[in-house]
Amino acid sequence: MPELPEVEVVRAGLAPAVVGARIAQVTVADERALTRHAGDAASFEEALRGRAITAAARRGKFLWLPLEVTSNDGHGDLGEAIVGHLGMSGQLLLRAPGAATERHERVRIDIEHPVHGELALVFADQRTFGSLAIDHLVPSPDSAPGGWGTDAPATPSQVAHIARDPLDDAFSDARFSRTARAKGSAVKRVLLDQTVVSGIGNIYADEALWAARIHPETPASDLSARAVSRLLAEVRAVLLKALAEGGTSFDAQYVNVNGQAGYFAHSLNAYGGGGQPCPRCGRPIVREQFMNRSSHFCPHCQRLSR
DNA sequence: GGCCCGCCCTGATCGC
DNA sequence: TGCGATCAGGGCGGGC
Repeated sequence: MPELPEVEVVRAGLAPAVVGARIAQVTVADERALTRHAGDAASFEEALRGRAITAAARRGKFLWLPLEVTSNDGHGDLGEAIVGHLGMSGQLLLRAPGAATERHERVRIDIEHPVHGELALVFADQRTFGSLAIDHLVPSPDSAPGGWGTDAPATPSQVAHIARDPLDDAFSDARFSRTARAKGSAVKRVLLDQTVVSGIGNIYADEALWAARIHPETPASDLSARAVSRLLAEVRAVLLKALAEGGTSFDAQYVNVNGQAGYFAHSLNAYGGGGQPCPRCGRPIVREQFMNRSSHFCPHCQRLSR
């Protein structure tokens, strides 16, 4: 499942091929990929034709490709961007021009790069939770760059409510600690709340909580400032390690822009390990239902205090 | 406004 | 062999 490390691998892979490229042709094969787009498929295709891509940016699990500002896009100096979310199974692939249709292909964007020549940027998505849209950019309230891969202090309007992620230079540990500890809900729920901290999904939430020895159901308000700080350090550690290993792939659902899987699945300590021995204490990892998902944790190392 | 539930969707896998 | 049930889960609308 694409969480921050997987999305960053995609962004970094895309950047050299798309920044500076001009869009030649757009083909929407399945309109369900445009659920976040305000117009129809024809308007999406038409609005992008001829536009140049100026960056490949990311905040949390959202990606966006800012477009060269034109005098007539109606959005002032900030302009517009193609904003994408991979959902559960979305892939952005770079292919040779005219390459065969991908399985679950939803949108194809043919681009022309001044150095790399013609390329096809293909959005494929099995479970159709992912989407692409054209959105206008809005200023970042804190005036810092909107995310990784851009210097502009702006994000697409659809991303404005998303918190900064823990790898972002402008992320405030103190603010996160204050916000989290003001919440009475379970700490895992807070980690998954993209308006509090972004980029963390079910896998890395379980991994960071295991590493910090915190039970996922612990009310966030019960955590000391020191515990929150330890948790944040483990969140960063697990995200950076996964990033270094190219992300987590269980099956063909997550791949980089060349269609290759990541290696981090081999490094998981808790996630998916229901019944397996805890790598720290040897007692069995437990899997429980949580928020209509699964939580994996070690009941011995991660105690729920009463 | 905070918090939580349930829905969206498809394909792999499992059990009968 | 075939078929139905189950599971994966991020984001958001809506209800309390």
